[in-house]
Amino acid sequence: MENKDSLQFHMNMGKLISSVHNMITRRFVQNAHEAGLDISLDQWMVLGPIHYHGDASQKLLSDFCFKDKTSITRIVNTLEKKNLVVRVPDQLDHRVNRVILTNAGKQLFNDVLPIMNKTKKEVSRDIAESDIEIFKDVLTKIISNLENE
Amino acid sequence: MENKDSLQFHMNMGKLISSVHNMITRRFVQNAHEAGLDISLDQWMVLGPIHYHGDASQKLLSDFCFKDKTSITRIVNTLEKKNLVVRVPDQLDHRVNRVILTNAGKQLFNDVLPIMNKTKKEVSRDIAESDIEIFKDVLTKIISNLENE
DNA sequence: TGAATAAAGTTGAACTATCAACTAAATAAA
DNA sequence: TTTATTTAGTTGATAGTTCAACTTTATTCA
Repeated sequence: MENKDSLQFHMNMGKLISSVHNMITRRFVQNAHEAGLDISLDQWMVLGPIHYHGDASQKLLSDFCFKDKTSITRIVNTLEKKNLVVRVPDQLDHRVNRVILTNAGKQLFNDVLPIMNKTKKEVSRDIAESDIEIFKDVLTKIISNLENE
Repeated sequence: MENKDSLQFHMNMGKLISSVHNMITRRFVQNAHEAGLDISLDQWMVLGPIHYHGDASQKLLSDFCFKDKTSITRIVNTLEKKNLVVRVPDQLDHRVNRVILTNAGKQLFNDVLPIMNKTKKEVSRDIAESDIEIFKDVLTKIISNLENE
């Protein structure tokens, strides 16, 4: 009798993380969609640091999100197409784009915040706070284990 | 002075998981590539249950991997293009494809196993075994939290 | 039995990830 | 100062994800 529970039992870490990543992404987009908001988790991940810093170079976004610069280019393209951000060439360093939130972007950011919190609650329902802490510590440790060559 | 450590400190769970997922994926592919093997983490995730079961319907792969049936279709397409698996129509239920490993697929599976273990070791370096257990429990709990309606 | 419904897969479109190759601008080195 | 190297960002190609719409085959039930 091979139900999902017994399958999960055999799941290794990579598969668990991959599955959880996909499920959280899906749930976040669902929740946003139900609230009439059109945004992906990746777009949200990029919007955050722009809001936090006021503006942000794509390099900073890349470091902050642990995403490839190519991914950032394309996500910013999408955000720009949706009129949520604009690219402004840096006056001092002409290689750099400063990415800035439009009013629509600021508005969306505030609208999405409660969606984020709702999703967080659903994700961590019935999990001990202390376990969540260990969970996040392990994730942080893995990042430092895999950072760079 | 805003270095990555201070940034990580502020990272929420979704972002942590997303980052870790990308980094593990990248590292696995790197390790495979260095060993002269051409395979993605998703292809590996699908290869596993086929090997385990002898054959597998795409529906089973979808459930097992927590991936959309569309994703499975495309991953199996790729695996078939690489001559690692074949689709055999089920004799009893004509809607079903049974996906089967070729000899090359079996060979690759065995070749990749040590790569998987190497990657696992790198990922969980210097992390207490007990914390890893809690980590996996939390991941499993999140899956059941989100395994909706 | 015959009609409605459900299930397994596929396809197309839009988005994201990664790699490699590229442009343009800034910095280091000679 | 001229050349070499590094850095920020873009483009093209290939793979995977999700949604919605579709085909084909099974199952349900009137």
